[in-house]
Amino acid sequence: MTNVLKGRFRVARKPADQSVNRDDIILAAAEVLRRNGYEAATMKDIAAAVNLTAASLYHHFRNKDTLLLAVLEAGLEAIISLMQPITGSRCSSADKLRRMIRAHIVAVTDNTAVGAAMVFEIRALMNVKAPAKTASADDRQAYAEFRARRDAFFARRDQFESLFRQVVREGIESGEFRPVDDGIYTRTLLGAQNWVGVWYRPDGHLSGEAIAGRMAEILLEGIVKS
Amino acid sequence: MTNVLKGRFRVARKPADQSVNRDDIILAAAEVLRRNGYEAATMKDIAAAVNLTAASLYHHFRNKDTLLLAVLEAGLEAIISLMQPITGSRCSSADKLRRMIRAHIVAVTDNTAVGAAMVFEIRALMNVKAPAKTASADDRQAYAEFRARRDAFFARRDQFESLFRQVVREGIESGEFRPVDDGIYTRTLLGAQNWVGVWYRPDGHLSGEAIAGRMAEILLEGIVKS
DNA sequence: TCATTAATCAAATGGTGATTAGATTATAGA
DNA sequence: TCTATAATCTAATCACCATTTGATTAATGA
Repeated sequence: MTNVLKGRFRVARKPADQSVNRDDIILAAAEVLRRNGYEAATMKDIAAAVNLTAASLYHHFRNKDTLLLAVLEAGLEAIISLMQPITGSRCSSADKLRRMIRAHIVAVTDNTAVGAAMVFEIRALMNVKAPAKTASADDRQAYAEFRARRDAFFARRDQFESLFRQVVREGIESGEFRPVDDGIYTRTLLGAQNWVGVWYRPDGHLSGEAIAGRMAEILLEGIVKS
Repeated sequence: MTNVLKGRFRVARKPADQSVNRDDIILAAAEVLRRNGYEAATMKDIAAAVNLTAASLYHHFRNKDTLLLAVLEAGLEAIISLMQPITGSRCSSADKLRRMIRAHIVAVTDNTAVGAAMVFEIRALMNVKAPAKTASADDRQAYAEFRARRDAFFARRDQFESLFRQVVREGIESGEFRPVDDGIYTRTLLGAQNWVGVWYRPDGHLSGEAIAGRMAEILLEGIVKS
């Protein structure tokens, strides 16, 4: 019920005459990104979503690239924080995996904007280009910092994926799971789960919870010994 | 072994002093799209990939949107044509489904560019905006045609997805498959299969065939009665 | 109340990129 | 060889957009 992706931010719309903060912008940006994609989304679009002008965004983020990175970082950390209590728990691999799958899917359906960004905007993040050699020292410094943060983001994303892989391996080693290719199985999971963000509609006939339950069951059948 | 997506086009690079054709451009455009995404890909980039200037592309395609549509249409038709012999065959639902899954995955790994476009550029296709009211009658006519073709594309894509869904339903009705939610199961398949285009690397340690085989096995376990 | 800093805005700036206009060259038939 | 058409090019055009500059306003601590 509680939306974890959103949960990290102030949920209530603040009075129009108050200033917005970083997190408001991140959330609004995710929404604009989902609709238009990073390249097509303009700073003006994003600003308008929080009743600001484009120029004002630069008070909160150095540039468009950094804003994108902030959106992705927030989304990733939110999801990882959901996984940790599960991977740390003391239950069967099948139970762990089931709970992880469900948590991921529910997170995606609860905040489709951030979920979609994590799928569709990674490429834009990778393609951010270095400033021209003629750029100011300031800009080059900023780019160096950006790159460091981006690298950290990718490392973190790999960690996230290996949380799933770890559980799969454990289950195979303990004999609880069939001896499938753990890399392939993990990517099967992630693909199916990420894809939910593409087709899920909040007004559809199945809730995020319902989808999560059914999909987890199907995916588990693919690996649990019967 | 034969690459079906590419198979529709002339494979061999033509001598540099010959003129390019529509299909050469479509294939090159898919590659540029995979790297940069539609919005970031410039007509100049695409033209350069076939040794032309941007202006020359307009001899072959009315505009950038139409080129995008052409890429997606070609990819979709290629994949659908792979499915038809399978769905029409007389074998068990499990065999049909296995062959369809494998065919789809191999098609994606054989031409990752087109496969990725089918996943990542649909949004760009949806977001193509109408010409201004001040636009020429010619432009408005062109837009009307574009919309019709685009609608047809989406209908065709839905047909493609229902090929899978149909087989799943058949198998459930015949009792060959467990009675899972066919909508969820189908989307689980498609998500996992599409996702292969995101992580597959031709120089990785598993061939497209190998991936297809393993993933099909895992996905079938999720539904076949044991 | 005053000074400082945080947030915001309006109005440039500088580039880029899709598209068009107006040639030019190549080729295929007559 | 001559002509029409296809394919290509160079050089505009015209918008749009990220980012900067230089104010202006609001809130906070002294």
